[in-house]
Amino acid sequence: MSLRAIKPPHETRTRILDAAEALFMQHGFEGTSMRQLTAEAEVNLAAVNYHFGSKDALIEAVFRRRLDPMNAERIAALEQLEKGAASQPLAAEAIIRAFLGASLRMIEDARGGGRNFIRLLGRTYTDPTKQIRALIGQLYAPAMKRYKAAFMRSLPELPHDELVWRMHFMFGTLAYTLAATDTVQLIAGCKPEDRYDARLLEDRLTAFLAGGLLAPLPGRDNVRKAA
Amino acid sequence: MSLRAIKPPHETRTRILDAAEALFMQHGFEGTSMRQLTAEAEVNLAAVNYHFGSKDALIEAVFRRRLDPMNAERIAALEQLEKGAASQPLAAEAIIRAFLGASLRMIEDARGGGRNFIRLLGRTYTDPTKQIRALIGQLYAPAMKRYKAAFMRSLPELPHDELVWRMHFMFGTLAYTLAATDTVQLIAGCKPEDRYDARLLEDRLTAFLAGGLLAPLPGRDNVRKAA
DNA sequence: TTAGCATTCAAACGTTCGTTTAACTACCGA
DNA sequence: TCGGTAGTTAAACGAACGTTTGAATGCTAA
Repeated sequence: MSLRAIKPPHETRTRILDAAEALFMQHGFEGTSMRQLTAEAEVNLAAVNYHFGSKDALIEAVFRRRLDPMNAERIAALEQLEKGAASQPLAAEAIIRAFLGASLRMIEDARGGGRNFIRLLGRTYTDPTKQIRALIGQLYAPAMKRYKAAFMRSLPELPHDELVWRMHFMFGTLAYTLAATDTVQLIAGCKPEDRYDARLLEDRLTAFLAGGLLAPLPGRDNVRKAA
Repeated sequence: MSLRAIKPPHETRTRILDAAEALFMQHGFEGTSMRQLTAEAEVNLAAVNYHFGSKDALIEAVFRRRLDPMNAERIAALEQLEKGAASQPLAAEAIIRAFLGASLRMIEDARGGGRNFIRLLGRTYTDPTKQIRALIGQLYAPAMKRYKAAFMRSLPELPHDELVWRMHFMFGTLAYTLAATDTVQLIAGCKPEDRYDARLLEDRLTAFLAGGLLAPLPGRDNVRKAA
């Protein structure tokens, strides 16, 4: 937590985080025991409590390690986009691509554990534990705010409520797509290797999400906040 | 297991299933202990093992109780739609509405536990346990097959791979939307009561999903990464 | 060398887990 | 009336859980 020595740069900590990432993805939080985890990381059983304090604190650390830089990258991508467009509103599709980029680039990093994390993240959006969802939400909030503002500038004619819902839908599509491991095969025989051609996936996701975001307003007679 | 008296027709079984549905939704499978569960159901601790055999078998029973009739309803809705249209291909939006209907009608059933189940179901699509995902997939398979065929007839120009992916995206959007409890508020201040106006939600979801399903194909004419 | 600190380690802590047992109750057909 | 079946009950089972302990280890600075 303080100034660190230069010698062994948190090797034990890192090994624990890597093992936790993989095992949490595979078996869930409660389904992964400290004994499994420390065995996989090849560290002592007490190491987790020594370095992180508790299992819950470890879970939080697993998310902070990746999510902070990922969302920073997301915001940076949006800012660069806005810089290039002067004060013109951006195309919705470009905003979508900027948002997807950070996740999809990470899913290509199979060796470094990025793919594990992304899948874990996709699952955790709907984790039953309120505490964990709150953490994820808190870590996402700044990026979410910026992107919402960008979409509002890009689509001034789309009612605010509708935008919020459509962002919700978009987020869900992404989360589910990232979390799913073999669900595609459920729908139809589909070569699962496709899923990791990130460029192709990005094109498909972007087309689908842009179609949904720009769809005509719902309802025959334009459902508004009638209530 | 035989003819039942008139008084308590599986009352214990039903109470266990109801309590399990609620607690699994709230705390997850591993996060719910048999002692919590039997206390909530006001039955003896041993009752679950007596009536279902094991906790895992109880989990399976929870899903079978609701999913079998729900998917039967889904298929029936599609068949009625096809009957009304003679041999004409259906409008994609009508197919989407038929698919959504079963889920959204159930989410309005708050008293009967349907809402609990639907949220639980949304979460379980991405459950880490392979066994559970396999069960869900197996229970969904027949309906999925029929709807895929209907979409193929409705959109003959859409390549097969693309359809599979877009159905995957649609399924993800629905699952996430149903599973989420307070995620909408994460994106923006939004009255959470809105979520349970099923008619409004159906209109919004249908518009979004139809927009995505019918979106222009990704690739050459649309891909122009402007750096 | 020695004192101080961060880290690792084997062992044990008390608790809770899912499941099993055997005794007990209520009811129905013979 | 009686025997058998279905269901309920309190108590206990061994195993696994997250966490804590106190001693041992290795390194750095004085």
